[in-house]
Parts: sequence; structure tokens; C-alpha cells
Amino acid sequence: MVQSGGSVTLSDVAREAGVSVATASRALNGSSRTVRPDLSARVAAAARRLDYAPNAQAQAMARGATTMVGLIVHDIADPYFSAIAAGVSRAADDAGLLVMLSNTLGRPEQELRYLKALRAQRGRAAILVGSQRTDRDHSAAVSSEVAAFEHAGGRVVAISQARLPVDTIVIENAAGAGALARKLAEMGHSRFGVLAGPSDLLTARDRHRGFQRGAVDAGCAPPIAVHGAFTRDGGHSAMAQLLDSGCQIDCVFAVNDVMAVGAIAACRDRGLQLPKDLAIAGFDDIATLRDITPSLTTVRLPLTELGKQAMELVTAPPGTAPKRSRVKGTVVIRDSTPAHR
Amino acid sequence: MVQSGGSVTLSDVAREAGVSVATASRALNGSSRTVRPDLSARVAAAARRLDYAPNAQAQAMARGATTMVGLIVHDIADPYFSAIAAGVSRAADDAGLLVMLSNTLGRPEQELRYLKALRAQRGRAAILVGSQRTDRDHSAAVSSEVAAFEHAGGRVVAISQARLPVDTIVIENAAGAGALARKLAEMGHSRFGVLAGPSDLLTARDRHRGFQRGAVDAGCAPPIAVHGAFTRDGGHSAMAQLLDSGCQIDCVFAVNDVMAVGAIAACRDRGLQLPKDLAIAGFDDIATLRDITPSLTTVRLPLTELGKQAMELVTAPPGTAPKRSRVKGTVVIRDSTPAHR
DNA sequence: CTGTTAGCGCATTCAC
DNA sequence: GTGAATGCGCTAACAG
Repeated sequence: MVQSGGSVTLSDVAREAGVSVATASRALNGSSRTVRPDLSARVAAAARRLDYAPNAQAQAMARGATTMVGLIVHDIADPYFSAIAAGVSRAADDAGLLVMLSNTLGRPEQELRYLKALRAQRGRAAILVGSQRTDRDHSAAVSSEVAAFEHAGGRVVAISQARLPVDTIVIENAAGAGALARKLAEMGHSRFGVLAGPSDLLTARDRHRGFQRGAVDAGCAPPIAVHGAFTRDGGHSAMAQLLDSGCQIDCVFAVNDVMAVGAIAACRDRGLQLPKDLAIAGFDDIATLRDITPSLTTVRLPLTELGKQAMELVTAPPGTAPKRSRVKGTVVIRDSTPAHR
Repeated sequence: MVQSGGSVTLSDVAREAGVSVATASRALNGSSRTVRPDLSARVAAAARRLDYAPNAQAQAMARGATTMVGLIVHDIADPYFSAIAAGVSRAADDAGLLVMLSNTLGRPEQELRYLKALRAQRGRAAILVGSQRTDRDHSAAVSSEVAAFEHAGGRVVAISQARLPVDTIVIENAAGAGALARKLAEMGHSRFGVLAGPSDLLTARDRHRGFQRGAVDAGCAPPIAVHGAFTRDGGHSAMAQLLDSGCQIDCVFAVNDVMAVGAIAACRDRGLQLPKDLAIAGFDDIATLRDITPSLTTVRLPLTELGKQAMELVTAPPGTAPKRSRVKGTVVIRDSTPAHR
């Protein structure tokens, strides 16, 4: 049972079972051809006895297809991405696929690198999660690498903006933020501030613009915007800056929940009473953040579900033109934005 | 430049460059043998022109080694695991390795399945993250699969308890919880409750026992324990149960931060004023949770760093006996546990 | 229904 | 320093 060096191979199993490798192969993987039950049983027994595990590389090479999908995210430690990753992972499991995780840390060149690595792996598909950048050159570079990947027979789907020529789950950031702005205006808020995130991230930009448009449409003054990193600390310092500016505002929209949390902390640091002195809203509805105080008004995105949908697109037969499905967030009003006046 | 069907192969590149496949191979991967500069340049140019990406499966087969490491976690959506995953991912990146992510959702059989899949992939290593179970049968089954994986040439490291015969980063849960208990006792708390998590998870059990021992050592009565799931909702319902029991307690220890957050919510539901009416502490120091109110006393674990360390163990030359490194958490006192009396 | 054989793409002996 | 040939483990024709 114990082998000397490397691994047990199919021919070891075949020899042990007294059949040919072809028969062993057919018995173990269930090919189109059928194998006599007794032989099949003998092979299975031999495989078990030897603790045989097929060499996936060899199978991939012989079959010309792997069972691997790549998941490319900005930062797996960010709950936005880890929630999506959980959905992808679960769905992959159900489909019998393996997930290769790649963290780009937001660096464009990493994205290209991973895409190429995935092509080298002959991955069956790649799921690109996260905001595109305003930089068109970068989008073009990704498009080109994506084309190469697809040319090699892989499928690609993106979760973000409809900027790549691939199946995409488009998140309607502008619409969601707009709906939030209108709702807040309706609740009596009128002087808005926006913690706008990095100006080169489409997601941040769209949410900012959508909110701005919604506010203006509702008859409010254009919100005062402060940019900053798309993180807790980014929200903290943007909020501090906004507070320092001395502008009169009654409600702040952070372009994601994580920033909103930083903003809340910044307000506390200044001794502000929330939500009495200032209303704050976020975007995403991160599960881990649902218990902060005051509970956060936000735009809910079905993150885990998005991951699942992405896997479905990836396993579906490829169409001729890129499919686009749209996901609109739903506004969730909580304690952080009480009715005003 | 555009190929008809599948992918560009090395022999395509060789032909394009007017050299043999052997030379092309040597030029592109830098083998021990050296290639004349001009030829090397020609090969590189041809590869670029054709947008060649080596077939990793074929390379793996020829070389007998892959560049893939498996990361097996309970739930990537849980910030505890995603923080570790981020560390692993970053370190893998630096080492030029690829990460295969596996979510077991806490199901033991999934762990075995993934380990086997990883063996099939001829993964270079597996990193097992997450509590072992009290069930010895399961540990034995994992040990056996781990042995098979190692026998096939893979390295295994665990982050949890020293229960598997592999390199392990042991988290000193009992010691950390004990230190926390002593500190809290010192601060004047004496009647403790514990939200103890699932009784079959070693991590939960060790933290519970460690806390209990620490409390008793400090001269307090044994804490009153309530079990529940290792999640936010588990913490919520365990806390509710504790409150319903009518026991007199002044401080509650939840065996992880996520549960502590649930507990805080449960207290709020009952109209309790925190931290005035009740002190609450957690374990882990989850980054996303650092801004909740009241800020949470906890035992900090260097999660991202753990991931990095695990990768280092995995890439280090294998020793004869399993290495064990120990990580002790550091007690962090915050607002949720004010001095008592 | 089973066995023999020819690749899959690449790294690596071995000759030159 | 280069090229031709072998084999990694497996699947899928192809014969029998």
C-alpha cells in the first residue's frame, strides 16, 4: 500500500486490478464506454487499496480542459469581496469546479499577471470582480489579455461596469445612489456631503455622480464632495476633512459602508452625536457591519448572490455577444439617517 | 498572430523563431543550460509576437511539480478567515505561487474532499485553517488524507491546534482567554458569563476553558456558560438565553468577536445600556469590527501575519519532525469593559 | 466490452 | 551551445 517515492498512477491501479490502463481509466472516470461490472469493481477496489488519486494535470492535458476557475478580486480581506468570493466558492463547489484566488490589491498590473497565469493554467474561466478604472489604457490592456484568455478557450465574466467585452453583471451604482439621495431628500435632508472615494475608480465615481444627480433632481444643492481611499481610513480622513471645512451639512453619503464606518468614527472623535447631529449613509450593506451603532442606512447589494450568478454565467454555454445582467441595489433606511426637521 | 483554435504551444514559438523546441524551452524558462543571446532574443520575440503562454499542466507534468498551494478554510466570508487568506495570498504572490481556495463551510467531509482534490492537482502544499474538532475520528480521517498528500510530495501546515502530525501554527487560545479573564478580574469584574460557541470546536472549547480557568484562578466563581453557533447569530441567541436565565453577571466573554457583536445586539434588544449595565469582551480583534460601539475589548490575533507565516512554513525545507510555532494573543482592553465598581 | 497505441505540451536526458 | 528523442500520466481513437 505504501509507495516508495511519488504518487500512485493509473497504471499501478491497472496492474493491481489485472486490467489495462484503458479499462482502469474507463472504470474510474465513467467514460462514454461502459465497463463490465466485475472488472469495474476490481478496479475501484484496487484504486481504493492503493489510495489512488488521478493526476489532474495529466487529465487536463489529455482531455484538453481543466476544472479550474479563477477569481480575481481587489482585496479578499475586504468584506465586499469576501462575500462575493463565498458565493463563487459555494457555486463552484456545486459545479465541481476548483477556485483559484487572486488578490490584485488594486494593482492593475497584477490583474494582467493573474489573467496570464490563469491562461497558463488553462483555466476554464475567470471571474473579474471589482471596479474598473477610469484609465482607458488599463481597460484596453485588460481587454487584450481577456481576449487572449478567451481565445485559448476560457470564459470570462466581470462583476462591475460594462466596460469589458465580456459577460458582465453590471452593478447599477449610479441608480442605487440616486435612489438613496432621493429617499434622503424626501426624509427632509437637503445639505449633503459625499465621501467620494478615489476619483479613478468607476464604482466610486458612479456612486458619487448618481447621488449628486439624485440630490439635485430632488431640488437640493449639489453635495459637497471630498475624495479619499475606498477604505475605513479613507472614510475617516475624508470625513475629518469635511468637518474641518466648516461646511453646513446635515447628511453625509459615504460611497461604501466601510468608508461610512470610518466616517462615523471621525464624527465620534469630534464629539458629534450621531445620528442627531449628522446623518450618515453608506453603500453595499456589508453583513459584518449591520450591528454598528447607529445602524447604517445603505444600499443593499446581494453580494453572495452575485458570486453565484457569476458562476452561472461562467458555466452557461457561451453566447455570441456579451451578456449583460443588471443588479440594482435596494435602499435600506436605518437609524443612521433619521427623518430630518 | 491569431491562432485558429486552441492555444499557442512551445513548438509554435520554436518554429516561428527558427529553433528547436528544446532551445525555445531553455530560452523561455532559463534552465541550467545557457542559450546564445541572439537566439534567446529571437525566441523571446517570437513568444511575444504569438502571445505565448506556457501550458502549466504540461510543465507540471514534465517537471513533476506545480506552483499551486491550497488554502482550506471554514468560511471565506468570515473576517477571521478572510484576513488570514489575505496574508496567505500576499505571501504566495511574493513566492510566485498560486492559491487554490477551498471553503469547507465547516463540513469535515468537504475538508477531505478538497485535500484529495489538491492531491489530484499535485498541489505543492496545503494550508489548513480553522479549528479542529473534538471528534477524534475526524482528526484521524484528516490525518490519513494529509499523510497521503505528503506522501505524494506535498507539504501541509495547519493554523489551529497541534492535533495533526504536520507543521502547525498553534494559536494559544486558552492562554489568551485566561489572560483576558485575569485582566478583567483585576478590573473588578467577578461574575462572568461565557458565550461558549459550539462544544465540538476545539477553538471554542479552549477559549472557554482558558477563560474559566483564568477566572477561577483569579478567585472568581466559575463563569456561567451558554453554547451556540460560532457566528453573529449564535452570539445573539446565546446572549438572549443568558439574559433570560436571570443569572447575575457583570461581564460576558464571547469566544469570538463576531459572537460578541451578536451579543451586543441582543443586549440592545433588551434595552440594556452598554457598557454600563454589562461588560462584554470578544476574541480575535477583527479589523472590520474595531469601530463598533462600545469599542470591543478582545484578544488580538495577528491574523494576516499568521497567513504569511503559514506560507513561510510551506516554502521552507521540510524538517524531520512537525514544527510547532505558538502564537499568543494580546489582550486589548477597550470601552466595552470599563473598570467595575 | 477490452486492450494497444498515439498523442496532449513540455523539460530533459542524450548525442552532436 | 544546439537539436532529436524520451517520458511525465492520462484519455481517446483505434483495432480486436
